Amino acid sequence: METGGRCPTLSLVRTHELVLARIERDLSAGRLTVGGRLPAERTLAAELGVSRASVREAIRVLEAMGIIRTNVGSGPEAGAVVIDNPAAGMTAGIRLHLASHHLPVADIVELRVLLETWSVARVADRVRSSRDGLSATDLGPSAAVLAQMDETGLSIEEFHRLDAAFHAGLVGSSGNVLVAAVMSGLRGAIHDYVMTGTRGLPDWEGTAARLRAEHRAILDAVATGDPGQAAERVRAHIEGFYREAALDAE
Amino acid sequence: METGGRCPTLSLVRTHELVLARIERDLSAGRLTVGGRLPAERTLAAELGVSRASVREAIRVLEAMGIIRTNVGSGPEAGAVVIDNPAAGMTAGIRLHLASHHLPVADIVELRVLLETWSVARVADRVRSSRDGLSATDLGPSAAVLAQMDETGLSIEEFHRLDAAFHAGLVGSSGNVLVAAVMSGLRGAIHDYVMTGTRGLPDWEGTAARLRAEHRAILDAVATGDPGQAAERVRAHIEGFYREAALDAE
DNA sequence: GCCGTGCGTGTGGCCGGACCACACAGCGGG
DNA sequence: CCCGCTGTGTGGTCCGGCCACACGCACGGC
Repeated sequence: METGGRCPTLSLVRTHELVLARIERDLSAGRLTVGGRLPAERTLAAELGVSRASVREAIRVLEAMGIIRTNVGSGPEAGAVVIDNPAAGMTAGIRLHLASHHLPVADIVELRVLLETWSVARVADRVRSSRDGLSATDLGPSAAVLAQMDETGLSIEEFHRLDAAFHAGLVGSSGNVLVAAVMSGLRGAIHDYVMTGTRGLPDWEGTAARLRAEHRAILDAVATGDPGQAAERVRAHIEGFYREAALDAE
Repeated sequence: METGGRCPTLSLVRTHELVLARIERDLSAGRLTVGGRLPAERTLAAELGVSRASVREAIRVLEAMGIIRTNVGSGPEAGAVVIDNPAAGMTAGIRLHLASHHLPVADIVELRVLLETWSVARVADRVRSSRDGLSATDLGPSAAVLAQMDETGLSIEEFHRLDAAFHAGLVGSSGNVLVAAVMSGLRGAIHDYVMTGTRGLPDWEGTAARLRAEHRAILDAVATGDPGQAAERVRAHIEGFYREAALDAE
C-alpha cells in the first residue's frame, strides 16, 4: 500500500483527511472534549508523521465547521480549542451554496418557516402540559428581548440583532440543538439579503412597529399554551416580512 | 492598515478567509458557476498576492462544504471544479458535532422525522391537487427502488443504500433543495450508528420485511394523495426502526 | 496513414524550512 | 511590589522544492 513517492500516505485518502479522521476519532472517544485543547500543530504533525501544512488544512476545515477556534500565543487561550458552534458551519455552507445559485433563497425561507413553526408549537405544547416551570425559565428572556426592542432609536442592524435573539430564543426553547443550529445557519446565510431588503422598505418605522406587535402576539400564543396559534402567527410573521422585503421573489 | 510584517494582509482577517471571500464573490457574480473551473492554485495565489498554501487552505474548506472538487492532472477533469453538493458539508459538519457529543443523536432523529413528514405530506398534497403529472414523473423512480429492494440476497449495506434512495427520492420530490440536502446530511452523519444498530437486531430478515411493507404503505398514501396518512406512516416507520435499532436511546 | 512512445506542460498533493506576531511565564533590578 | 527583558511555545504565512497524475503533441516505425 506504499505509494511510489517519499510519503507513506495512502494515495486514495488525502493527508488532511487522515488528520480529520484522527481528530474525529479523538472527539468520539472523549479524548477531546468541548473546551479542551488540541495538540499543537507541530506536535500533531510529528505524531501523525505528516507535514504541518496538512495539519493546518485539516484545522481550517474544523474551524469552518465550528468545531474548533484557534488563537496565536501561549497560555490557556492559545492554540486550537474545541468549541460547539454548529451554526457557524451551517451559515458558511449555506452562504456558499446560495452564492453558487444552487440553493434558492425561497427554499431557505421555506425551511425556516417549517423549523420555526414546529419549534414554537412545541414550546407552546410544553407550556400547555406543564405551565409553571416552562413559563418561568424559558419565556422570561424572550420577553426581555421584546422589551429591549421597544427602545427608541434602534438602528436597523440593532433591531435585527434583537429580532434574531428573540426568534433564536424561542427555537432554542424547543430543546433540539440541531434545529437551533440549522435555524441560526439559515439566518446567518441570508443576513445580507435581509439587510438589503430592509433598507429598501418604504416605511421601516411602520414595519418595525408591526413586527414588534407580531412578536408580542407570538409570545402570547406560546405563553398561553396554544400551539396552533403560535405556529400560525409565526408563519404569517415570517412570510409577511419576507414578502414585504421581497425575499421570496427569487 | 499595513501590518508590521512582510505580508500586506489585513491582520484581523486571515489570508485563507480572503481567498474564500473572493471565491464567494465570484460565485455570487456568476463569474464562477457550477461545472466551471477555478483558476489553478498558483494562478489564484499570484492574482491575490498570497501564498499557494493559503489558497490551498481555502480550497480545503470549499471541498468540505461540497462547493468544489479537485483532481490532479491536466485536461477538463483537472483542477478545482464547482459542484453542487451541499449534503456533503451537512454530513461532515453534523458528523463532527455528533462526535464531539454536542449534538445528540435523538435531535438528529427528531429533525429527520420533522423534515420527512413535511416532505411526504407536501408531495401527497401535490398529488391530490394535480394527480396525473406528479404521479408519472415523480413517483415512478420511488416505486422502482422498492422493486429493487424486494430482490433476495441483499446485503445490509445494499438494503440501506436502497432505503436511502427511496427516502431521498420522496424528500427530493418536495422540491426544496435545502431540505433534501439537510436530510441527506442527517442520514450521512448517522450512517455508522444505523449500521451498528442494524447488525445488532435480533431478526434482521423480519425487520427488513416490515420495512419493505411500510415503504409500500407510505408510497401508497403519497400516490393516493393523502398527506395525513403519508406523514403518519413515515413517522411511525422512522421512529419504529430507530427505536428497534436503539438509535433513540441517547 | 495510423499507432505507439517519449517528452513537455500544467495540475493538485505534500513536504520542510524560515520567519513573523502574539501571549504568556519567569527572572532580575529598581 | 512593579516593570522590563528574555525565553518559549503557539498559530499565521510565505517560499521553494519535488512528486504523481493527466493530457497534448511531436516523432518514428510499420
